[in-house]
Amino acid sequence: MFQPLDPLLHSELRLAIMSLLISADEAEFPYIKEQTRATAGNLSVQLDKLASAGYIQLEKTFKGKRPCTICRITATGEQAFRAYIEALKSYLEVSKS
Amino acid sequence: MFQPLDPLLHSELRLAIMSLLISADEAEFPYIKEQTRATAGNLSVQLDKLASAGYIQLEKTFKGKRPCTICRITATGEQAFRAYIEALKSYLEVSKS
DNA sequence: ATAAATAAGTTTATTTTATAAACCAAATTA
DNA sequence: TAATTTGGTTTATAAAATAAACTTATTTAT
Repeated sequence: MFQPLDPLLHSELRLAIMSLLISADEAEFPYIKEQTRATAGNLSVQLDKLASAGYIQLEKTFKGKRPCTICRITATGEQAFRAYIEALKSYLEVSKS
Repeated sequence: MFQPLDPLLHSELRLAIMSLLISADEAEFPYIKEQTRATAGNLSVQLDKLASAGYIQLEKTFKGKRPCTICRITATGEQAFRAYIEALKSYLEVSKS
C-alpha cells in the first residue's frame, strides 16, 4: 500500500538541497543557503547529514582566501532521490471516484 | 523557487491518513491502523492533530456495544492536501540537462 | 592603524515532533 | 471468573529540526 519514505529525504530542507543538487552539477554553500532561505547553521547540519549518508559529497576548498564549500550529489544520492519520488507516489495517487 | 510544505501534511503517517481519506468517503480507526501499519497510540495522536487543524472530522460512535471512531476528510483538508501536492512539485521537477 | 562589519561556516542549545509504551474501559472467550 | 481481545487515550521518550551563539578570517570605514 504505502511505501516507506526515506526519513533522510522526507525533510523540507534536505529535500530542497537534493532537488537543487540533482539539477546542478555542483553548488556552493552560499548559493544553496540563498535558494533555500535556510540559516547557515541549519544548512550546515543538514548538509552534514546528507554527506554522512553518502547522498552528497562536500569539498572544502578556498575561493581566493575565503573558505568555500562545494556540494555535489552522488550516484547513491541520485538513486535515493528517485526512489523517494516513487515512494511518494503511493501517497499521492488520488483515485477519487 | 521552493514552496513551503505544510508541516501538518509533511509527515509520513499523517500523509497516509489523508491519502486514505481522500479516496474513501469515510474510514474507521482500525481500518486506518491496519492500512498504515501504525500503532494505535501514534494513530490516535496524529488523527487528533489533523482534526484540530480541521483537516478531518472524527465521529465517535458505537458499533454494537464497542466504540467506533469514524474519520472523514473535510473540504479544508482536501484543499490542503491538493495544495501540498502542488507545493511538493516544486521540489520534484527534476530538469536534469 | 585599528575598530567595526561582513563572509563562511561550525557547534551547541532549544524547541518541536514523532513514536511507542503504558494505561483504561468494556466486551468476549476459555 | 479469569484471561484475552478490542478500541482506543494519555503520557513518556527518543529523535529531529531549527536557530542562536560562536569562531576565524577578511574587508571596509575612520
